Amino acid sequence: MFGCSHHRERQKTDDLDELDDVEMVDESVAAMALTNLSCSPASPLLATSFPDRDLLMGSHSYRDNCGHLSSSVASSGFYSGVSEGNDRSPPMNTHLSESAPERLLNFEASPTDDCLDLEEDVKHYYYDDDSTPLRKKQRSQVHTEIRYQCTWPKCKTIYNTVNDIERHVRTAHLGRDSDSELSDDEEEFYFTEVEVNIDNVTEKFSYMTTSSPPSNLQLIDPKSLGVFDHDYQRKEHRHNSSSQASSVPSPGFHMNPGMSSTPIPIKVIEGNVKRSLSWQNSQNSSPNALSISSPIRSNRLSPQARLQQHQAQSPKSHLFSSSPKSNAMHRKPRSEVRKCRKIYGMENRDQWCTQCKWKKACSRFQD
DNA sequence: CGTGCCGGGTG
DNA sequence: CACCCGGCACG
Ligand SMILES: [Zn+2]
Repeated sequence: MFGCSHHRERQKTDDLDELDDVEMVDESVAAMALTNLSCSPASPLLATSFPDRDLLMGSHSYRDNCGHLSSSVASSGFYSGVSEGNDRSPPMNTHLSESAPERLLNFEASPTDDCLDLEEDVKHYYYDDDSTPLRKKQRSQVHTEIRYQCTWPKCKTIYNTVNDIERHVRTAHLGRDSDSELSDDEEEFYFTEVEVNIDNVTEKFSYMTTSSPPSNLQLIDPKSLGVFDHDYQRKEHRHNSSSQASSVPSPGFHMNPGMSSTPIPIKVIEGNVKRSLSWQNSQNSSPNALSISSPIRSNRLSPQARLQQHQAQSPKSHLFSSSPKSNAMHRKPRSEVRKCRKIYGMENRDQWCTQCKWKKACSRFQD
């Protein structure tokens, strides 16, 4: 509150460059302190520590995609007061980690979160063919795997590992022949991660129906070519012209000299199976269309912002068995883009965009 | 354990 | 408003 207004000499260090000593000290001290206290049994641990079996307790996100929320949950008989706990959730409910046959059925009865029909299918299939669903159930969980898909205009190949995809991009598109991993991260801009869920069940009993793998497309689409760099470009521009333009290594967007026709260096997201955000979309069906739906002022709301805000909507395909309210507290996708901080590093903090300096959403590298 | 950013402070 | 930072999600 008052007093201790030390560490201030930061920012605006235009006059100098190397006298970071003071700040340095500060930081290191702080860091130390942190390390010392590091093991605070506070709370967040719980969240992260769940093993893998039960996704544990409920606590939805604030709003349900379906429109109704807690009420339905409550009615299912399990918790009654939950929904308001947007954050953590009642520690009770150690259910189902131990398994209990009929439990399952109960769960199914409550629609709760998403209004997906997919679920239905699955579950039908489930006890339809299985007389002892439970057992199976237990070991089968939503098992999402990550694949890497090339986002180069025409090519949409999918690989299993980063290495593969990177090599692919490097050789096939960037025109390099370096066989090993010796390059900047440029490749990163030409592929995207897709998350596919594979439940053991499907794997095991592959008879299902078309077990069509995630080889989906419709990635790149239109807009990418039309409107992309938008303000990154212009920001950078003015950055360059206005300031020293000295040695800022630049984010690494330049292309290989060999290629004249630069494709789109952006990371397109959502292979369609990607993350799970799909909150009520009432308007985002059009590519780059006018998205004038901001209830408040705020001319342009970054995707991030909303992600962060509504970040929670449950994915469509989570395991039926793992409790209806297995939820997942605010899930935040976290853009895959490297921001000022990462790029320039702590030591060049003065090169960060202002927002980054203030620990706000980066304005230079929007995602 | 680092990174990104919200929320909430202060001048 | 600019500026900073605690704290927390996420990977
Ligand atoms: Zn930034």
